Amino acid sequence: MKATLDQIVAEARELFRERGYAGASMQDLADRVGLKKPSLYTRFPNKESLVPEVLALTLDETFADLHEESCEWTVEYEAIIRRIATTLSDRQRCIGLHLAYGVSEDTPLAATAVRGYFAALRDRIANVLARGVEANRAEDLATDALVRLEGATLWIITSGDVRPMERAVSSLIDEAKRLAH
Amino acid sequence: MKATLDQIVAEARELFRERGYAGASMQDLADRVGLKKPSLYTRFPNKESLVPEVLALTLDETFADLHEESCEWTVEYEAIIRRIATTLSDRQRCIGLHLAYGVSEDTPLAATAVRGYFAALRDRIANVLARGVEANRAEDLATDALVRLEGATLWIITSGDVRPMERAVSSLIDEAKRLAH
DNA sequence: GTCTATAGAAAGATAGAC
DNA sequence: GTCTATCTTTCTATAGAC
Repeated sequence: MKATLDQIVAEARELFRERGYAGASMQDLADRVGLKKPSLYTRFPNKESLVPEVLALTLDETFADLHEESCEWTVEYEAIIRRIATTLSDRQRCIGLHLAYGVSEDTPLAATAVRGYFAALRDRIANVLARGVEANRAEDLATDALVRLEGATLWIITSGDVRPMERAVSSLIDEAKRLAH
Repeated sequence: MKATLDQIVAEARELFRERGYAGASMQDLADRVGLKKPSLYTRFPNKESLVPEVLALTLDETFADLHEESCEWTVEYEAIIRRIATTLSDRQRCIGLHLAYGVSEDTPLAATAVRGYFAALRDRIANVLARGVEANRAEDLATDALVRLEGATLWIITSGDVRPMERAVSSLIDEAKRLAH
């Protein structure tokens, strides 16, 4: 199988997304990537160290091919909101939210990574909004947009219903267009 | 100590809220209520059976002293939205959301209980809204309100910032008042 | 009803052979 | 670099004394 680091991290992400931090085991991960448990520990010192890697990979993928400053800001805003919403709907649940709820003082490096993950998402959205509104307001609007999308995953999990996510996306985009006028 | 059933369930809720389903242990719970582990198993057949009890208690508390049909629907709507938001802000995180993310096919009774919990919350909000808008729309609006409040807990967890929750509450109440006119 | 004691499985992590 | 084997702890859950 010859699993690469990125493949292991991607599998770890799946595992964390499905079972959460506490519910995911190194044995499960080893099985999924076709390695024995001790071989995992040659690449990662412990389970907690997987969390920053998982979130960094996810950030990279989320921002891939999203060109900044290349068009009107409302178009770019719509693109990033839809990118996040589509990813959440496809995967059913948010790895970041699951980890945010799952890590604690016992896992400080993981907790720091989660904070950084959401701050990065917010900042990226805020940067787009700042082209149309004042900076402080852009940050608040970005935060509110993000938590709305995240909240909508709750309904996907509990009932499989993606319409709250779709309504959140529509509402956010409409609000942005209203701000632009 | 002589722990009552309700006290045990309340402690279990704290534990689930802090550590999630997988991260909470029966040993921890036993320690918190001053019993030995086998004594817990005389009251609850297994860990999963705690979940429906925890959510039922939480529903009861959420709806306590919220009188229905006693005033204008916008006032009642504001009361229930604020009740939910205040509870979430005080407790920092949502037990229901944590459990929604934490239970799976391995714990079908718990998963069913979580679905029922959020359906009950939505229905209660929808009932209020139905006094002002058409029934289908009331259900959608109730769902959207609920997921917005739940999503705002993410920012409380990751940064301790309750302002996204406060903005969500203001926005929801403003929207309701606009609908009432 | 609550306890001591323990079973049996699984967790995170490491030693050391190859 | 990957493995077998193992350590230590912790988990859910139960048997059985009092």
